[in-house]
Amino acid sequence: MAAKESNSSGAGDPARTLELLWRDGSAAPAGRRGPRQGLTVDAVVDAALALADGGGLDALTMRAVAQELGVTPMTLYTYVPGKAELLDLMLDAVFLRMDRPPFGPDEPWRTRVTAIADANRALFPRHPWLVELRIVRAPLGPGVMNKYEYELAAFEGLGLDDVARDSALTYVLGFVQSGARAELDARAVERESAMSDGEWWDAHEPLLARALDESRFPLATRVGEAAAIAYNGLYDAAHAYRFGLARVLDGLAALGARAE
Amino acid sequence: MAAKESNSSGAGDPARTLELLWRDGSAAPAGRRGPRQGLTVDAVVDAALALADGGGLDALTMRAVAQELGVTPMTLYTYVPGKAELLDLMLDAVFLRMDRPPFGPDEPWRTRVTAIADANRALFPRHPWLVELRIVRAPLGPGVMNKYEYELAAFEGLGLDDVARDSALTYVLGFVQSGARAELDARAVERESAMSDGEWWDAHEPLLARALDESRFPLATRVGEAAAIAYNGLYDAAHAYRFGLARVLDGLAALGARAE
DNA sequence: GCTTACTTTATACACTGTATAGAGTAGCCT
DNA sequence: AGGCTACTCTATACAGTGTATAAAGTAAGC
Repeated sequence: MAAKESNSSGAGDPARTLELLWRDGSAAPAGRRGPRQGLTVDAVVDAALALADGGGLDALTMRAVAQELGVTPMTLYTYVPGKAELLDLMLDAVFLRMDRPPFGPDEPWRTRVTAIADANRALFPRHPWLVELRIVRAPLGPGVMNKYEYELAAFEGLGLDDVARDSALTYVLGFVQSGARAELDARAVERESAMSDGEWWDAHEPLLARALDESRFPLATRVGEAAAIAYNGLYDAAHAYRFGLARVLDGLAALGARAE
Repeated sequence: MAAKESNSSGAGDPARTLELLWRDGSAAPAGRRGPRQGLTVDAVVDAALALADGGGLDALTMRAVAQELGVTPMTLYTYVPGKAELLDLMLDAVFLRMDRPPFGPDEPWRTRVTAIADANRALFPRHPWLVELRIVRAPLGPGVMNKYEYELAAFEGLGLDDVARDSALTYVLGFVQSGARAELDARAVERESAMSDGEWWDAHEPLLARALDESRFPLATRVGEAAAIAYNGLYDAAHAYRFGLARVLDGLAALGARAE
């Protein structure tokens, strides 16, 4: 099997993956021949998390994880079937460690949904690789399950049936992830280009006579300038989140009203 | 400068990039020394588009583009400064070729916004690489400018000020892109794993006693099953789009009402 | 003490974007 | 005409990826 660098999750042998996801840390490996293993799956996952948290998926190479742990790259393959499964384990671990404060019984749904949106948004600065990952067929480990259970409860009282509740959660999480991705992309470009948005604009603007032609693009030039002033730059992630979340909640409120 | 494979846009020398974006196809290259160029920038961009449209960014390698055009890889670098700039040109070309039927003067804003959402959604099946690309500091070429001008007009009559109009457009486009990404990710995983969602589920379900424990995860198991039945699978992109777009429009309507 | 299962290591492959250096071509000036 | 020079195009090279494969080392069970 070739490399392909797909950064996807949900590949590989299901039984082995699920066994790893629900593994017991306590496992006493009694009666196995050969040398005892010098590491644990948890150690591998933690080392991988440290690398990816610090430098994104680019920094997460099997060679780097191995070096971090003081072994050669191929050693990792006795703990984990491959990189795809390692990503599954990392994702479930992050979800498992999320804080899940219980909802008050008469907390309004807007507060609860805002809370889960905020909690998900808070994930990304700490784990920037989450926006690079294709999360399809989420690994059904303890982290994923607990998170899903908890977040579905946020929609209690909105008057949605089960299918609409799942759709609503997908919708909210999609919104949060979309904004986080835009924000992290913007920050990555600033870092890689060693140029702030302001510097980039200053470099381009003198050359942009054709693009910024007010007679050809009256709306674009006017609105673009107003937005640039209001955002104090090309893109204001915090503003986009506030604006979008208010729209999301209003949209859900309209759905709830219709359902009643 | 090392490779890094960042698939970003908005890098490189601004003047050169802008010159390429606003290039004249008609350019008579009179009075240049040395052999005449055997290709054109347009030919390079078209070859790159054909490759990326067919096989995503994985298929878009400088070597493949060169082979398609019957030259050696390094030849491309006389037409285009590098891969990042090539991606900028591809993106602007795609936007430039979008259909932009004029809006009727008393067409309601919901119809217009739905139209631009649909048009953007329609981009992705044809150009799957659009979801893989980090679009930051969009290349300010003719395609980007015309698209922005056109799409801003869709919000006429909603009663938004300029800043809110830009935010609303960003919000709508983010929603569409987010859904398209999820859909294409799902399809890519089906292809790469050579396993449909149904087969994947059949492989996992017998092993999932712990995950699907109804007493530990009552909501998750109930809602998950209802959704799986309703979607006829793990994920129904068309359903998510319909659901989400209705929520987006309702959210914008609430904003408009507030602004009036 | 031999077999056997296991852990760990070393090497190898095909592929990426592009820096660098060189070979070949043709317009311009004397 | 002949040389300079700007230009196009080619060949080679580098450091890096995930992991297949094969070999070397280790310890439990008979």
